[in-house]
Amino acid sequence: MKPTTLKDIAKTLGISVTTVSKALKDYADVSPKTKAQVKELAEKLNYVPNSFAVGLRKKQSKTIGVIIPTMVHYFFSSILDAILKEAESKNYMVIILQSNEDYELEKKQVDLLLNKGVDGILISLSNNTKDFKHLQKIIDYNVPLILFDKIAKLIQCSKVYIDDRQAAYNAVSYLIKKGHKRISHFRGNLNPQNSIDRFLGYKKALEDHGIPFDPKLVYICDNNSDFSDGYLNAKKLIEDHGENVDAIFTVNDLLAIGAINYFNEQGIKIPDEIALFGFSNWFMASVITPTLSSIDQNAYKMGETSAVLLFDEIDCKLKNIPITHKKVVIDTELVIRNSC
Amino acid sequence: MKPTTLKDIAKTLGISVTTVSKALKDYADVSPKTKAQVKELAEKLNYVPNSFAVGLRKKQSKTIGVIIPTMVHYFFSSILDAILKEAESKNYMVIILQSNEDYELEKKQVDLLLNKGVDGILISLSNNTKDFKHLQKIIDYNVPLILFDKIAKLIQCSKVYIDDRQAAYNAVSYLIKKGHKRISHFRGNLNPQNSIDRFLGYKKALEDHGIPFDPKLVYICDNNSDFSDGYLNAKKLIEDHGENVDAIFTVNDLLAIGAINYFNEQGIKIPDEIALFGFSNWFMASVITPTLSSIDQNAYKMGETSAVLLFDEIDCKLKNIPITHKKVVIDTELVIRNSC
DNA sequence: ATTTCTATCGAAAACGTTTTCGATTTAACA
DNA sequence: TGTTAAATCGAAAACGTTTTCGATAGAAAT
Repeated sequence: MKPTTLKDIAKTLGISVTTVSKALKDYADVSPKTKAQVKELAEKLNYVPNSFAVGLRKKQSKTIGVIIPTMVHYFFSSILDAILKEAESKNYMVIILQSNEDYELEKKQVDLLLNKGVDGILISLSNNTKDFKHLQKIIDYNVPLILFDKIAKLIQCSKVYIDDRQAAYNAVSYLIKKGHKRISHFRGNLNPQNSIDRFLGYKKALEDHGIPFDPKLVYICDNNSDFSDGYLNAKKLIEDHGENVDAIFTVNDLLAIGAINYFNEQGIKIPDEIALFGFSNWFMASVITPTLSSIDQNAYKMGETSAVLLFDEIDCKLKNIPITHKKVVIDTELVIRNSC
Repeated sequence: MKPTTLKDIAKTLGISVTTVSKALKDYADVSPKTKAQVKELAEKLNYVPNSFAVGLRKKQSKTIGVIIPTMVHYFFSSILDAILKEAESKNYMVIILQSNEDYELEKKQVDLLLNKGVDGILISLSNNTKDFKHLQKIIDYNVPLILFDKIAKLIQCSKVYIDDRQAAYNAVSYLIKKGHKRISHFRGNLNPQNSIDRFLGYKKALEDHGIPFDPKLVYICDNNSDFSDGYLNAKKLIEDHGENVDAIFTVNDLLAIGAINYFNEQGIKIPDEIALFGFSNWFMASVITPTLSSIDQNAYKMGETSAVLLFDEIDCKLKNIPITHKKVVIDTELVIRNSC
């Protein structure tokens, strides 16, 4: 069973391929009668244009590409959800690639997408990406590019991200206003910018409220995607400081949940003896006991905004309107629950 | 900046497009010298074949399509993770579509993928899909199709799934062996087959161990993707039966977690007063207090197996080897934790 | 010297669509 | 009646690749 082509329709109707093509596109130089005939037959034969031929001819694929570090993550899957829905509404398809935090792979995937002729590309950079030639290549090929979440400041393209520093500042300020004075921070690796910014926000909040910054209260969680890291550092925190600490701000929810597990196990009361504030507002934060205060990153909105921006640029390119790159900061929100 | 084409290479080398194409593919009728020249220049100009042209000519896209109900789900994102990795290793790209449990959308998406010329399709059916003409269409078009997780028994294609009934049977049997006799079941909607099978496994386990089945202990959770449904039904369960119930087997982890929240709140001891067994082994099951026993569905393996099967069939089709459809049952595993 | 074989190349068609541009017919106008 | 305008169509080229099938030249065999 072969798909119907324009030629098939043309042959049965005894007219040219040209006319069939134009009839389906409502060109003015096709008579209403012919148009009706063509459309009826096309409908009956279930005609759909061959996308390879269209792509070859028009140099557009009605497809966009997305590269993310990993998909098994509440944050990223929510972003993808939004992107897919937005694409669906514009009749675009989406090719998704995982860079796996591997720069070489990310580079290769950019080539694949470019070669595939996608109409636009969305990327959240891998943590190990320090070189941006592959991004420049996208721009040189004149393919619209949007960076989101993990962005590269030096690259000339639209970007969508949150203000990690401000969000962290808000969370820690909230803890301070609640009366906490010895606030620990479980931070992530030293290299990703998000991790650094959240730390800086933490520090700034302390300073602005006249609380001395104590480096001994900062714990580095290299393996911050493992909740046992939160558990172990909570243990260490209590061993190191005992009652001389009354809150923790963690770089993500998982570490906070690990810590909660330790405190629950030890009978340390949350939030009375120690309060907790997470980051990301994973689904989990609302079902753990006690429920965890966290910062909602508005992943869905980030995905949606990125997609809208991309389709705008694709539109501009088609209409030959010059593209102006935008920087959109997505609002974050403090979600206060029982952990503080 | 335009991508290099065969014509570009041919022109600078003063030879024909044909020879260039053949040189790059190591045809026997091109001299070693010419081959070397062509390859060198191709490398230098960063030549990559135009995928539209290749697709048009060879009628294959090196792309597969995946349709799932939703992406924001630990189970499905793990499956996708596996599929993407498998595809990566075979140099295939993946187009992902969410049916959103909408049959009409699923049907439309099948058309889109077919039209797009994908080399194969993987589908986990929407709960509302009762008609399978769109699947038959895929088969009629001679495009390899694999169904996974939510399958249609009547369609002639390969399938990958778990034995829900057996898994439920095992979980409930475990509870019985632990001495529980009044075991409640929080089941899902009446229509998805998974939900029915888990219920049947529950019932069979009771029967096989001489425990009378009491329909009053079965609670239907229509909205089983909302954990408050677990909370509310746990409340109702205690109101209805008080101490005359000592365990719950839930159709998924979320309901169990909702119930755990209620019991924790009421000071009802888990597992002493009531034991719990979930289904799916979400990440959450390992971080909740108490940790939740559950059934691991081996999502990654399911995705991997499905992809491998699909690529096998694509291979067979290319080599004109007749395709034999397979049914693979993925092993599930009881993960025993502190909730029982 | 003629034939046969091998090695190397390229012309051309094909995949299905879009779009430009010219051709033809018909209607409208002077 | 002759001229112009409008309406309707189709030929052909182009997108970039793959593959079939000859063509040519020289080497080897007879």
